[in-house]
Amino acid sequence: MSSVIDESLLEGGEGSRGEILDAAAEAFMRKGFAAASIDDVADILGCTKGRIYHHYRSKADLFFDVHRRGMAMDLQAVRSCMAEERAPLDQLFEMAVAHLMVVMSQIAYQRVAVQGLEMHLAGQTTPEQRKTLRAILTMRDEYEGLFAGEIERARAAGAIPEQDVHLVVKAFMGALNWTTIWYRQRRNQSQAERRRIAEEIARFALRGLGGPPAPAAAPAAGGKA
Amino acid sequence: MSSVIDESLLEGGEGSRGEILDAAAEAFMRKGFAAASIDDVADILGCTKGRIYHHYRSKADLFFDVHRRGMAMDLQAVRSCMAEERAPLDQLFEMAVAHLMVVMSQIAYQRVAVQGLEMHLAGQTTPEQRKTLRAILTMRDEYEGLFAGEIERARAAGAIPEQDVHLVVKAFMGALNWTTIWYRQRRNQSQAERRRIAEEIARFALRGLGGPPAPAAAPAAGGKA
DNA sequence: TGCATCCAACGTACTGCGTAGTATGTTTCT
DNA sequence: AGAAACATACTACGCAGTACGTTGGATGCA
Repeated sequence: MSSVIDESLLEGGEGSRGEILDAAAEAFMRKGFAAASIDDVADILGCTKGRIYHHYRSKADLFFDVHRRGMAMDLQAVRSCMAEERAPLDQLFEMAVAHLMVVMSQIAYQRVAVQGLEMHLAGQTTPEQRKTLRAILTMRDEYEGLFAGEIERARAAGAIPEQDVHLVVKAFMGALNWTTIWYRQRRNQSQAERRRIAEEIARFALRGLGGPPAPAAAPAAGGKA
Repeated sequence: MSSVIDESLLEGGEGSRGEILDAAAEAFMRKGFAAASIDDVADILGCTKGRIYHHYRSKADLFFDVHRRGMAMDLQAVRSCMAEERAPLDQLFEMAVAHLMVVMSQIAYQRVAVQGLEMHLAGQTTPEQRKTLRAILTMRDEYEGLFAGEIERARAAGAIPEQDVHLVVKAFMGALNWTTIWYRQRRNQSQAERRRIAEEIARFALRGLGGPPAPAAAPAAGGKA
């Protein structure tokens, strides 16, 4: 792992940079990269541009850091649930739920990460920024590869029908990631309610692969409705 | 020009406005609404802003028209395949394939339509524009309602398990619409190849609903099990 | 047929504003 | 004293929108 990833990506919203990242994620989520201004971010923080430009050299660099932190959240959550040995389809279910829980609890960062996907920034970036962008997209490819790998394992094990893995992983991720588009966090929405949503979406995605009709719930959770 | 949906929405790229719409869809797809300039659109056409502002009062109005035309494409394709009477799951499969074929053949318009979903444009729109925006979003809700209705029919007929229809329709549309994110049209990509992709994605989405494992051949007619 | 008129469909040239980025104070902590 | 962590004040520029000029084709009329 030639890590571009260091621990600073996982530190919480504490610290000045963490607060800036949170505010930037919020602003970019609301208006998008191009429409959101640095002053918007500063307003959320109740400060001025000076503070932001003291920590980040440009708006693009700030965006990259938000994007990267969003990806780091995904990676950490999914990797941690890949520690245990499970059958591929059970593993995929856990990964999907973990991903969805991150999406719903960190909707701002996750929407920014999706924005980064659609954005080309062609021409309007410096060579150094393009290098950073490539690194982030590689990070995302690796992330999608974690899911693709498990799907491939399931296919090789005969747990799901023969199919174009490169294609269905897109549909799989789509079913999950579309959550960033429609989901709105409600006040007083319990963790349990979020988990119900996550499991329902994850079940949909798992069934989409064509496995056994009734994917069992997690052994620890034990939630047969 | 404050008419709602008329036949002009379905006219092809011919005509001056049609050309402008095509160019605008291209520009908005490449850079997004905020980053794309009217001059970008003009450059694609090889003309100047004058031509565009002669036909559209503002950038937002132009965007709305592209969005609306994208939705009209979807509606026409899906409605036309709803003419025949089919079992709900068969109907859904045809609808999904039709939707995906439109997405792949009109990727620019479809990506703009997705952009419109994420965009709030809060505050920076006139009351009249907000009214137009509401109309378009209503159009999209109705479109999603076509799919939700068929899913509900399938559920009521016992063809798929009991589940939260409002939730799974999001996952369903996500599996389909995510195509706007990852799909790139290849040169020399045959219609048959596109159909193969569409059917593979559609199968995934159909299986996600939890219907019969094999592509619907078994008679699902009859009351609840 | 020839000509004048009118207007749609642009092109040209310009303005005003929002915003990214910078240069330079000012404060607090070590 | 020095530097990190900001705030303040400013500039440069891109872009949406506008005012106005230009052209070509349709129409009316002698």
